[in-house]
Order: sequence, then structure tokens, then C-alpha cells
Amino acid sequence: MVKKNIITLKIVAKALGLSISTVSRALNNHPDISNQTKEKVSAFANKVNYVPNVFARGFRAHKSNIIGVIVPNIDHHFTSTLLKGVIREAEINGYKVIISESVNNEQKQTELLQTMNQFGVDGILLSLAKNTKNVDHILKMMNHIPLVLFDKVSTKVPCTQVIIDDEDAAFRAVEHLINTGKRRIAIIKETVNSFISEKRYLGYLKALKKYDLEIDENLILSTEDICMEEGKKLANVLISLKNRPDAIFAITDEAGIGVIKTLNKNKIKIPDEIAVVGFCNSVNSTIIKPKLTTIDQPGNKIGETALKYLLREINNEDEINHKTVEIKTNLIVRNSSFKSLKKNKV
Amino acid sequence: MVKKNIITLKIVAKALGLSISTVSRALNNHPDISNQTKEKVSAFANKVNYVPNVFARGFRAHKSNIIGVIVPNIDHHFTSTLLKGVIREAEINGYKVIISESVNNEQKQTELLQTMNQFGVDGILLSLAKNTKNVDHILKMMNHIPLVLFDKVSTKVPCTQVIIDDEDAAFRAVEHLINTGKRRIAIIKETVNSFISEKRYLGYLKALKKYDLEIDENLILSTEDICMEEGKKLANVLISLKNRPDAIFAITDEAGIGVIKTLNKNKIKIPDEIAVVGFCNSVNSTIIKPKLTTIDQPGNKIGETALKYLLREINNEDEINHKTVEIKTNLIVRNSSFKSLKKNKV
DNA sequence: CTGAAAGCGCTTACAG
DNA sequence: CTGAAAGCGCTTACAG
Repeated sequence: MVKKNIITLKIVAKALGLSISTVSRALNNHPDISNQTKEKVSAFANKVNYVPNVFARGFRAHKSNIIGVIVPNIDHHFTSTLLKGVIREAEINGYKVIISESVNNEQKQTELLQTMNQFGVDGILLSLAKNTKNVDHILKMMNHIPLVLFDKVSTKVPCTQVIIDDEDAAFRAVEHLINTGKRRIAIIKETVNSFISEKRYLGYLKALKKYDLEIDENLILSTEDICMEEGKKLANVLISLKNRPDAIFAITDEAGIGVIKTLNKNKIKIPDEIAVVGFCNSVNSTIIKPKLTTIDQPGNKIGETALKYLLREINNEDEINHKTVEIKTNLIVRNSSFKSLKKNKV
Repeated sequence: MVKKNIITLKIVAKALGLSISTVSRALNNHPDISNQTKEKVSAFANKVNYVPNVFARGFRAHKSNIIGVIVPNIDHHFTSTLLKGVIREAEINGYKVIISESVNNEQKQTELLQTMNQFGVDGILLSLAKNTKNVDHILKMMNHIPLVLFDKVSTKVPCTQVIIDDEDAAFRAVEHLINTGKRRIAIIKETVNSFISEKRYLGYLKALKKYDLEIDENLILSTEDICMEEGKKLANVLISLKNRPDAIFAITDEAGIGVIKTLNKNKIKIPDEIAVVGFCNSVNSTIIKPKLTTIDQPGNKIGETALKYLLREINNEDEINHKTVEIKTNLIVRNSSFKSLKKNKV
């Protein structure tokens, strides 16, 4: 099916016995045009449902009002919240959003950057594919189009970056455990190469330091692939210690849920004997019993903020100050770390 | 920041001492052009990183290669899977996807349809906002642009529609319960106005009928707002019956999980005394104990299929046969309805 | 206050 | 095999 019934300025002009220029100006509310003409034109345009042709307009202005967004995976709940923030903020500003997935593939990411450019987007919001090594193609693209990194970022790219304040979040999670009286706090983190894991670990250390707690290497566990199964395994390691921890901070909810499962299985009281904190505020964190204390990452806020900074770069001609914006998180206290006086709801 | 370093055909032509026409044809692999010229042109184009201007191209062709997608809510896991399918299939065909949310607001949906049109999309994929009453604006848009409904659809719109085969799914869920020996099967459904609930209920009835089971009105429960809390409540109603059911089919996982919670609380053995089946294959369905038997809806497949039909309408000039495509689901048997011989994993 | 004309970057029928 | 020219629909400096 070919697009049909397309009304152009020419048609409107002819119908009203005016020139194309006048109709164009009338529709754009140009001061030169008389009110009478404006009214006549807009009445007719509404009647025939005239819609300006974006291509003709974008063609002249070199502007599409479309933002390209590349994320590793769209069907990850946190990603959806990021996108929701981006889309909402974009629409407020008259932009639409094209979304693509790199599926955590660096090669695919490179291609997408290129096709985004071909589709004439005015700017790009990028959340990096895991293990992105070579950022040359990103630097190259930045010569053509404004680009902002968000969520999954890299210090190798000199651009504005919008991220979670992971260190602060971890700090507050651990501080909360300390406030509830815990002193031997274990951490389950990732082995290597993970920017996020590193930041959360720093927050953990910072909290221990602030409260003069001993750093016990036995309580610092790392895993290659942080998931529920690994959480279970490492919890087993921790409860086998002669000197057990009294709290476990898992840097993901999945691992935290694994920890709870192991503790439950071993009839260890949560949080009295061992408290547990996760990170992410996944839906699952409210399904497990006891419910998991966790960090809520305001995805909407990150997406929204990233878009705001991108628009700023798109619209300002002056030199840009690239900055790293860290969005604060919310600690959500639940029964895995704090027993309320009221009877717990199921 | 203005887009910069834009290389045009004109620049390439001048640099090579050729005409714009020749360069254009060489780049588009036109048979008239000699191989020698083609090579020379493409080598240079690569070198200077020439990217054809989409607007100029789309402008002539009345074609953007962009598909507009409107969904009620992007941060709903099932929606993400739909979108994943759409995006993947779109990219295979050289299309990009603009995504917007109606946030289940009919007014917003109307506006979005209009802005999608303004952005020059080649076609629209629409999943209806809840309680969409007036479809006039949709019918009107269909005069201009091909449109396919998916997931949340309406018989009031004469277009191709891609949906889950809900009736078949429910039928198979109930048949599975019957096969495990259950005879008094309850259903928890929605009160009114829900297309989906109705279809699932029909499947339920069909299965009972096929196996000559009595339809007991006491076992057919409805609720306005189907959620976990309601699942809990209605399960309480069911276990209070003198003649209890031996299985409960909840038409959503949330309700199914509520049912399990109530049964667990009352120390009713699942599935021996009462089996439970949900619908959706949400992540939560694997977190609850016992794990919930449920229906997996292949969101990717629906999204992919919807896009395929839309492209067909975009590309074919001939008359379209609007049809309703029903995608088959998968029954996922877990411990809430079937006890395997092997020891259940945690 | 209004109109004629140029031009955005491309493709393509027409001419050679 | 290659080029000159028209035209896609719009905006806007220029002229009146």
C-alpha cells in the first residue's frame, strides 16, 4: 500500500488561490501574514487534514527530531524503565525515539551506530554492550552526531555520561546493615572487569572504614557470573566459615535471592542470624520470603536525565562540557534485613 | 551542536570529476555504470565515509523505512518481548522502529497516532490502550498508513490482527490438569469486558466439555482487578467450599501465585490436594514454591509476526486480506501441577 | 502583506 | 557508458 491522500502545501495554496509561500507562512504563524489569511488557511488545512511532510522539512533543516537509542537488551526490566524515561522526556520535547538492541555484541553495536546515522537521528543515547573493547567507532560517530552514554558507560569515551551512583548506593546499603547492629558483613561481587561491581565494592569498603569495622578477606567473595546459582553456592561457603558473617551484601538481587534460598534451606534465621541485602529492586525481590532489602535504581530518572543532556548538546552550538552525572538511588528496606514490629504480611 | 562533516554526492562527484548522476548510479550499483567507475566511486565514498542523506532519499521515495509502534506500557515484561521481536524482524528488513507509550490512555493514543504520521512512518503497529472505546481515529489513520493491531486488539478495527491463541492455551492448560487426574477444576477469571479473559474462559469450558466433566458454577470465580491479592482471596473462597476443587486455573500468574500463597498458608498439598496453573510465564512463576505451571506466550513471535504482516501491507499494492493470526503458546509444566519423580530442585 | 524563486540532496527518465 | 535537468515538499531571503 502506497501512502495515499497526501495533502501538500501546493494543493492547499491552489485551493485557496494563494501562493505556496503565503500558505507556509500562515501555517507557521509568521508575523507578516494577516490574521484573516491565517485563519482562512488554518481552517482549510484542518478541514483537509493537512500534515506537513517531515522529510521535506527535515531535508531543509537537517533535523529529524528523532533520537537513536542503543541498549544491550530491551527485555530486561531495568532497561525498560530507562527507555520509559527516555521516551517520556523525548515526547515532551517533540522528539521521537528509535530503539535498537546491541544484544551485548560489540560488532552489532558498531553497525547500529552506523545505521542510526543513516536514519538521520539528531543524537544518540548509548548504553554499552558488555565487554566493549574498541571505542573507536564511537569516537568517530561523535564527530558527526551528539552522543551521550548512559547506564553502561566507559571512561574511554569523552562524552557526557549518566549513571547510577553505585558507590553511594552500596555505601548506604552497608551502612543500613551496620545501623541494625551487624558487624561482620560479607559481600558477593563480580570477579573482574566490571565497572559496576568495582564501584559497589568501593562503597562497601567505604562504609566499613567509616564505622571502623575490620575488613575480613574471608567475607569478600567474587564470582565470574553473578546469578542466583552462584548466590546459593557462595552463601554455602560463607555459612561454612568458623566465623560466620552476620550479614551478606550481594551486589545483585539474583545473587541475594540465591543467598536467601540457601539460608532458608539451612534454617538460618533472616535477618536475626544473617541479614541479606541485594541490589536492583527486581520484581523477584518481593516474591522471595523474607522479602529482600535492596537498592532501587530509578531507571526513569536516568533515561530522562540522559535525554535532557543529549538535547542540550543537540541544541547548543557552543562548546560542550562533558560531565558524569550520578543519579542517586533509594534503599528499600524489607524483612531480609529488618524485622518490623508489626506482623509481617505474607 | 550542528551535524557536521556532511559529505554529499555533489562533493564526491566534484572530487572525482564525475557528474552527480553517475556517482549516484555507481553507488546504487546501476548496470549502466562500468565496473571501473563503480570501484573508483565506492573506494572514494568509503574513504570519506559518505552516508546517503535519508531525508533526501525518503523525500523522493515517500518512504522512511521507519515503523511506528504504540504500546500501552513499555515497562511490562511481556511488552518488552513483543518489542524485541518487532525490532529484530524490522532490522532484518532494513527498518527502524519508533516506540511510543499510550500509558493506557485513549486520548494519548490518538495523539500518538497523529504524531507517528507526522514523523512519516511507513506503517504502524498498535497494541490498544485498555478500554479504548472510540476507534474512529484509528480507522481514519488507516486511510493514510498501513496499520496492524497486535496483542491488545479489537474486532471493531477491520485490519490484520496478531494475537495469542488464548482459547487454545487455556484449553491445553485445563486438559493437562485433567490428564493428571483432576476432575473438579476451578477457574479464576475477570469479571467483565475483557476479551482475553473471555477467550480463556471459553478454552476452559471447551476442555471440561470434551472430557464430559460437570460445570460447577461454584468453581467459576470472577474478579474486577485480577492480581495476587485477589488470587489469595478467591483461593480462600474455594477452599471454604464443602466440596473443594482439586485444581485451580488462574488466568494470570499473579492470581496463580496468590492462590499458591493461600494454599501454602493453609498447609494444603500442591499439587496432590489442589493443583494450580497460571498464565503468562512471568519470572515470578519460578520464584514461588512450588513453581507455578503456566502458559508461555511467545512475545517475540507475536511481535515478529505482526511486523511481517505490516511489511507485507506496506510493500504490496494489491488489495489486502485482513486476517486474524493466532499464535500458539507453550504449556510449561512445573511442580504446582505435576510432581516429578526426581527430587525437586530448590 | 504577498509572491516568485532558489535550494536542501537525492534519483531517474531523457538525451546523447 | 555518462551527463543535464526535473522534481520530491518545504522554508526563506529577496523583491515588490
